[in-house]
Amino acid sequence: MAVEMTTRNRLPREGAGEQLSREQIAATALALVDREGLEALSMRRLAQEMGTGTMTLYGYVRDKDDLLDAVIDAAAAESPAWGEGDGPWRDRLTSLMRELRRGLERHPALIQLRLRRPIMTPGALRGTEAGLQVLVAAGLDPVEASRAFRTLFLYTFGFAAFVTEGGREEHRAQVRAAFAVLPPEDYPLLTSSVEELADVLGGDEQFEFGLARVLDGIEARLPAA
Amino acid sequence: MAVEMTTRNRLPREGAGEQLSREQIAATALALVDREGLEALSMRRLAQEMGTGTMTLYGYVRDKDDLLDAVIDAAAAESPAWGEGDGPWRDRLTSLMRELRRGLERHPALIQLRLRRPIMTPGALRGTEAGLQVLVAAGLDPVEASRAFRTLFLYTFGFAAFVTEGGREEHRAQVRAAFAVLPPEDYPLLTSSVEELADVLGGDEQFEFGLARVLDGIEARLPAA
DNA sequence: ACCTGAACACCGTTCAAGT
DNA sequence: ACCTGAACACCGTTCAAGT
Repeated sequence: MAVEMTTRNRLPREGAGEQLSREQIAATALALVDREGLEALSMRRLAQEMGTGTMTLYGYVRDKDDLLDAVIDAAAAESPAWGEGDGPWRDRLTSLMRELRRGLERHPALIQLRLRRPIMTPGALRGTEAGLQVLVAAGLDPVEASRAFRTLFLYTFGFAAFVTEGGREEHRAQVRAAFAVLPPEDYPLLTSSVEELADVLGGDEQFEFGLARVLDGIEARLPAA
Repeated sequence: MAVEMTTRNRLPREGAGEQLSREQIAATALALVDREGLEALSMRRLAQEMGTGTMTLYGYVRDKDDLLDAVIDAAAAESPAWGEGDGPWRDRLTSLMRELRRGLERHPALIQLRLRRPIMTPGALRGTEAGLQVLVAAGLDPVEASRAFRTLFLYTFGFAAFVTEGGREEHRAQVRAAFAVLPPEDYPLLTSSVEELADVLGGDEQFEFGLARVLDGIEARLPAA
């Protein structure tokens, strides 16, 4: 009985088999961040969420920076098997970039973190290796292939990073408000097609358009087939 | 004498003519952020820096969010006269994007803020208007022009956002360390040319390569000249 | 050994009081 | 009217004590 109580007190609230671990802490933190945003993640709040004392977390995580690294790794581990299958180089890179976009948009709050802490784990680099192989098979040398892949990556990352917050309608309202104060004589194009432009900035269509342009630019560098 | 003391106490430490103002607060905050990074900027620290009480700042700024907006505006106001001159469409867009990159890299700590708070002030939109005009003059309709401009913008922004922290050599060391643990049989390309690849990710050469690819992709959409 | 409360040095912001 | 100290509800992390 005494043993049972001690045991129950030592474990997180969820019950029997659960052990506190770095992975479990990261998973809980990731869920919290998805639910309430990055600014909701604090050591104190997370500990409370897990039913432990704040300082207990420091047994599994060096400091908050280390926690954030663990969260990013946890999110990266969800990615699908990147770059499977074969087919024309262009189709393969298109789906690789769509998968990258989806992976980034699954946890929008993490995008700003990934900018400062690029993930270079083997898992995350599988996509890079796959992309390089496709480009080399298409005829580029390794250095140019990695420059080309980097271009695709930066476009996709930039796209995902700019989309994360606020709904579509809120965004349109912002654009409309900003354009309304522009003097038409100095801004003839922006003021002449406000409604069309407000729609252009995000969305699948913009993503696919830009991706296709970058691929066209890469295609022009391939040796003639 | 009594008056003089009151006056001296009310003014910031620098002396006679200086009035506290939103602009001055933003400028001081920007300097602080440039010097010590975004996380060094707190209301308390900034007030101390300016020689006033913390709460005095709230007379000029609604809250910290509003302060950050003011800082972003201050940084944006430094931008040069965008898109001046004429010449071939490609040259004009190239220098527009180089200027955008320089503007972003002048205050690296602000890039993450700009992702969440896109600047849509008239000043910031001058570059967009100029870019659209160039593309429309080259033969695109306004919607496709803005999609194309957005593509250039996202690539450039993505490039700048990924560069901000850590020196070049530190970055190379990170890449080397990450690649060293990859099993060569699964990562033949990444492991075969580590040194070359470590250099590829950033730098002027990568920026210019990617920019040229995007422009090539846009060029392919122009009506035959 | 493992866990954790108290304490320290910070935050942003409200509120009431100071001049 | 303009400014601001004290207070409140938060932070991350150190340290010493609890089991």
